[in-house]
Amino acid sequence: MFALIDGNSFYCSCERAFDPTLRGKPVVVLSNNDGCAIARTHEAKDLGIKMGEPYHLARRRPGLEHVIWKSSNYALYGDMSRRIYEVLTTLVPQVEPYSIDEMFLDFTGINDAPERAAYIRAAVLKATKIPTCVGIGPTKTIAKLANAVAKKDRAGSGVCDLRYADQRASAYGELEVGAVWGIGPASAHKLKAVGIATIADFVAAPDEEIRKLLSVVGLRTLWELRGTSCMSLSMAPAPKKSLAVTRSFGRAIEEWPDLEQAIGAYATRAAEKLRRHGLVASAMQVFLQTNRFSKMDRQYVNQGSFGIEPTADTFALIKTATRAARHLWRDGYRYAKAGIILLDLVPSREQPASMFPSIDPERSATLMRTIDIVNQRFGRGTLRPGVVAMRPRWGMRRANLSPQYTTRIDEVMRVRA
DNA sequence: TCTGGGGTCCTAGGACCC
DNA sequence: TCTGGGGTCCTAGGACCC
Repeated sequence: MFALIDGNSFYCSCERAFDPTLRGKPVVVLSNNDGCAIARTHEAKDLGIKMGEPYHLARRRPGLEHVIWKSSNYALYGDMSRRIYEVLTTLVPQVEPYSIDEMFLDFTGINDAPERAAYIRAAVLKATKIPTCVGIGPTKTIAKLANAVAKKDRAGSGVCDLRYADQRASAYGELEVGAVWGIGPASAHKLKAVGIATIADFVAAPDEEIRKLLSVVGLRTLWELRGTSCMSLSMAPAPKKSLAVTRSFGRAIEEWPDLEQAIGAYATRAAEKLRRHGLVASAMQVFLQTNRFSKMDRQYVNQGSFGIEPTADTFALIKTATRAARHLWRDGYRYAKAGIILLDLVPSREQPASMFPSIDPERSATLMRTIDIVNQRFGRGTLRPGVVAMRPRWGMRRANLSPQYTTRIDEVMRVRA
């Protein structure tokens, strides 16, 4: 049995915890650069402010004069999240943080689950001043759904219990399948096309049909909704597999030196993150794009990914990232966003034994032999391990953009090692 | 003028090998 | 002109989440 607890309008509630004058008022927390709304109190929601709504448009809308707009403060939110976690660990045997404001709880063997949930809510509120909602169910997916139901019922108790089939049956009939954790807009659309609109329709559908439509991921969700648990609680967080630093520019960039500077800063930040997590990376991805919201600008988006040496220091990361960005750069566009993603992360203590960390040891041994043979034949230094490790793996890709924004890409680029 | 910044997983298909 | 079959690895791309 699982429970999912999450903070109501979490970022806003954190702001309120430290500034009681914000209570009862419409508060919105903004994304980086104060770009758009990422958290809203229910007073702000009632004024029609939408998730992701651009600040520069919303701030001028009539009727929103009294809204309090806050820049985000992630250090504060992270700290509040930790405090909530600590309270929870004293109340249940197992807590799995899922996101900054959500945690799954082990509710196995608890008969008075709703009462216990109410108690936990009160304890968290008392200790952190953060209001929460709790959903209870036999699987994570059901607990997540129950949580959503609890949240929607603003006048309710803040707890929703979907432990039993009859409780679920009535809820499933009223909820759209898109409300399910794991069923996004694309999947909901596909399901609708075959006449599956509600969760009740979904759980009644044959496994094979869902598998064909939504792959094993959808099938797992289906089973979870029927009450068969396919996802367990894990206490240890999964090791990080990638790490990104991406930003929209405050103002469009049109000159290479400006981008060079930005990329340098991103690479520095990425290197910092890498060190803080005690990781090394053996691949890097760099991307560049124009403002996809602009109807006037010509659109261009491109990315490159390639292997890097895991021993690269900050300076080497900057150099490599800059070189990659230079290859992606095209004059005459107004760039709005860029980023660096580090991939193939491994803990730095376990430095890969081979020079070729993204390749398995046997293959890298073969490569080493190849290098030896070539070098014996053609002279030392003809091939160097670094060169082979840096073998460019450039690929072209149109990032998640609507067709109207995609640019025809007809050139395959190469970075010379 | 100004529209977030992160992450994960799955699958198809090509390259390559035997 | 015909043109194996099976396996693995890698990349691109799509979809999802917060």
